[in-house]
Amino acid sequence: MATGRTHRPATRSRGIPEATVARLPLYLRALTALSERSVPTVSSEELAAAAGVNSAKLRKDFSYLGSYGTRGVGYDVEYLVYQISRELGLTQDWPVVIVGIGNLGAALANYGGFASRGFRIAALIDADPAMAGKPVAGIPVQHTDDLEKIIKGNGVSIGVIATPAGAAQQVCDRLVGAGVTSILNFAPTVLSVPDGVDVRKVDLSIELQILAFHEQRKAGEEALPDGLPASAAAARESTDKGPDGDVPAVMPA
Amino acid sequence: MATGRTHRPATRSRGIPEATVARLPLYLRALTALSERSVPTVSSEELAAAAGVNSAKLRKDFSYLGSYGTRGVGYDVEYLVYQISRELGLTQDWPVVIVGIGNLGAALANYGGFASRGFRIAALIDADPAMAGKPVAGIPVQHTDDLEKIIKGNGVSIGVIATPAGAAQQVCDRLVGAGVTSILNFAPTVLSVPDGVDVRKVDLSIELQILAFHEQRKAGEEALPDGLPASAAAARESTDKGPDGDVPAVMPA
DNA sequence: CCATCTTTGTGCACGCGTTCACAAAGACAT
DNA sequence: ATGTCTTTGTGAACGCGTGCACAAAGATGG
Repeated sequence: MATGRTHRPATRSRGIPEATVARLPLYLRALTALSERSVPTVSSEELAAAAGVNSAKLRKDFSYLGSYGTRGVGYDVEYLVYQISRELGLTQDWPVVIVGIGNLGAALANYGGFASRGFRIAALIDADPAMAGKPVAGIPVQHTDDLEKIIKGNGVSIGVIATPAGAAQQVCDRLVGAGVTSILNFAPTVLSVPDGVDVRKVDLSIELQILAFHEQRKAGEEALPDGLPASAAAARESTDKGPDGDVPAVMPA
Repeated sequence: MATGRTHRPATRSRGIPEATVARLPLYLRALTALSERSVPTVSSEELAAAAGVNSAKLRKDFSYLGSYGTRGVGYDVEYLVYQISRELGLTQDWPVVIVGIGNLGAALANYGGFASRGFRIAALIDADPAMAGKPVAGIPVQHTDDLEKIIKGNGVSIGVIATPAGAAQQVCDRLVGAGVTSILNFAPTVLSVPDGVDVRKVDLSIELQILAFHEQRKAGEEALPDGLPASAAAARESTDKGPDGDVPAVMPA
């Protein structure tokens, strides 16, 4: 998972668990694909396979939404697409601004996934005066000076931050000040926001580091006899200063 | 959180909880910033604030690594940077290939966060023959035909997929076939991989949909009298066919 | 050497999320 | 109408993650 909720630690929104909310888009995507192939109904088993989750989990997730689905048959695809869309708030469209039109910002602007599902790019904003007026993905870039005017004028409540880390908090503050209450942050920084504002972060570097951890672990186990990586771990734990392995434990203090 | 582990449901790797592993990069970033300011030691309280987490959680996380830290003083910054780097496997460098050099792939290639922390872009790969040889971020793009050769020749074990959704599974299969065991997937698809291969996914569209859900909920609560959103929920739940609200419940079957 | 003060490391309890396993519900055939 | 068969919806148990609260450890000053 490339993201982590920052705010709102464990608030079950209207009785729907956060973990379930995070999976709804996954189901929606699978259902949309089925819909395009004109498949009328689908069982929890099939849909779960398509979404890459356990079928029991999927049924429980749906049970939070209501009792859609027919026993012995499955779920009506079109009906479920509609219900999930409504639950996620995708029946209305959400104007979104992207701040920071560098490589990543431009990539996001060109990303088709936005428009396809209820999201509309209301504006692209950058601090570089040279960018102003230049069209990216068919939309002219506007200058940061007009940020507040743009947000308020378009009733934007969702902002995407794709600036360098150093500018992120400042941009965030201005967005929030202008009325934005949901932020998707691509800058590698911890943003601090007032209560009531949701922040989700996407961090490429963190994802890679997590993969590296598991990769290293795989490589380590491979080198061992096989089947009992516990021996090495036990040997390490027998020392009383924690798992240092073969590393010189020079504590520079 | 923009990502979710697909494989390896809850395997505590070498005793370190997955949730802790996911936070280590966060701590590392904060520590690196302190290190650059030549701060010698830091307390769990300060570091936790910088990383945006609870200080008790941070201390517990570190306790899984060992008993670094000095009571009454705090943690030695340099030492901790080294220990976490080692734990994450960042003391070696990891060659990475990026497949799919469109807007997003190019943005990733240009992203500084890669090189700065143990990751080296070994190759850029694209299926478009017109891209072949063209330099992106100073690295010439190579054609998909040579994918296996590139992977094996460079000992690559981490692959990044930035292709359109339709090509992702096929690319994934070829990467895995050539020896890649960790994949970071930006394509909006569920990848299926054999056991032993880790997949993490980053999906912009999903993140936005989760934000939209919370945004909708905020807007809904705002419209209510104040303080008792339970009334509306109760009214809905009083019907026996689940929460449909004011929506025409046409069940197309 | 002793007292005090700061900060770590962790035992414990609690809540969320996952999974199993099964009863209830409906479709369908006879 | 009745029985059979499929698939949903959910009660219950379990495990992981979080946060509180405190005892242990060490630094520091007298």
